[in-house]
Amino acid sequence: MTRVLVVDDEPQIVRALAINLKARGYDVDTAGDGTAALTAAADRHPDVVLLDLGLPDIDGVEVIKGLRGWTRIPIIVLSARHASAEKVAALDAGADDYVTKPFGMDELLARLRAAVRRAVPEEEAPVVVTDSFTVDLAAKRVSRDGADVRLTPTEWHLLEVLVRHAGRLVSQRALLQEVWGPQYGTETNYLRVYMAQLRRKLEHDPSHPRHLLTEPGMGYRFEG
Amino acid sequence: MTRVLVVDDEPQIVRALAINLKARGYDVDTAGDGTAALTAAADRHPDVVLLDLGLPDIDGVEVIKGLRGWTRIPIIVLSARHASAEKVAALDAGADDYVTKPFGMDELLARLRAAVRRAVPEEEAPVVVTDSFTVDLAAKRVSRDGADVRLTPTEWHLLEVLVRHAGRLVSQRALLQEVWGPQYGTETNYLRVYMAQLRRKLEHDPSHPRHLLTEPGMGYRFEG
DNA sequence: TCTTGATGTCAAGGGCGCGTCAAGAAGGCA
DNA sequence: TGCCTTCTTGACGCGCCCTTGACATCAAGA
Repeated sequence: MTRVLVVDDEPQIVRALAINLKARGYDVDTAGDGTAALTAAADRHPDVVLLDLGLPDIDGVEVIKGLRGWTRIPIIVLSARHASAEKVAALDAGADDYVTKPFGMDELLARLRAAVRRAVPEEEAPVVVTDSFTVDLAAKRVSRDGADVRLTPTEWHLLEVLVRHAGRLVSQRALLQEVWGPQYGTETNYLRVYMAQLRRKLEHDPSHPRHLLTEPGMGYRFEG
Repeated sequence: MTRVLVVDDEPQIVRALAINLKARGYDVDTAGDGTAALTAAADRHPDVVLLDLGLPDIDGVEVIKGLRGWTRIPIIVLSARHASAEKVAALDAGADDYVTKPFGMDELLARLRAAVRRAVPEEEAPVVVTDSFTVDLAAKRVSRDGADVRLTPTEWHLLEVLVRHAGRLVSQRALLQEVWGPQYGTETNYLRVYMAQLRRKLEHDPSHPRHLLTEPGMGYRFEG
């Protein structure tokens, strides 16, 4: 799913954008100022950023430069300023597109699709290796002893969340909400069933897991 | 030097753009209608296209589709039409940006720089070979046991997307949006029908595919 | 040793996603 | 206009995946 980071200091605009984007199947993160935007971008690795230029703390162009210091993800600027100089500055700082407010939602969504479409797929280190299995996050495939292991969608989703937080503890609540949806949070029996299945498919000794670890009372942890 | 193809049916606009671009060190080709634009693009291999939508012979969106059939060079649409639907149609057809007339030259140049900057260096399309069929992405042809296989446009498009992501899983949503358009995403029955047709035409044993694989609940994968 | 709460294991059913087939609709071409 | 190809849509059955409940196991504390 495409992840969008919406940056604007006006909550109602953020809310309106978030609702529209989620309705179209996008995954939405939000930030209310430049600092939060830079943190969220580093944290959540969005696929595209919608950036308002008029932020309370940092100038929007500086946010663009900050992002461009380490990533080439598409940045679409939203701004009430029509001045040519503003547009040139933002585009030359590294923005991909510049949309002036007020804008039509249809047009914005089309520009968003265009930006995502031409984006170079981010190739981070998507392959995680342990001594008993290998997880390729980009290709969505898991292999063990050279042979591919078939995972069901839920099994894969759960494994993916754990691997993306490799080494860190992920609470049961966080796992449930990420994999099953925000309205879940207490159905820990799901986790028990699926963790057992993952261990059976991936661990050499499923009853003494070395990579898919339980932290009793807290959650689970993937150890590389 | 960056080569720009300017397409517009009004000579004075072409001239004004050409002068400005040449003054900035761009190499400029021009075309006055859609046919000439397609020919010039194939002939001269520009690095970016400035395309007016209101051409006398072919609809601008058709020109975009024609170009996108074989190249991903940036296309910036220039148009007097402000209607949202026009913009959406052009962007979804494959345009990278949409600038409404009248536009500021500074802004256009900035958008031009942005488009060129993020352009992916053109890589030639390779030939993908499996033990039962061969896909030539550049020539848009598929052969099996030495003989060409006829694919319908949709079949080809679907196969192309899968082959370009060889080895990686492509989600049903991504496939639908890429082949049928961004407003699709849930019509998985299309995928079932067309995957079955591709398998029937390309796989030795269509009911046990070895290259066009289903990942239940997640998507499809082409395996070389 | 017993109790308690949390985790691991197993099996069964119901639902739904997928493959398959075929007919109707739409579009291109003579 | 009429034919042919291609795309869309519906129906159906099979198999698999998710869910759920029951029970076993384990660790910690009294």
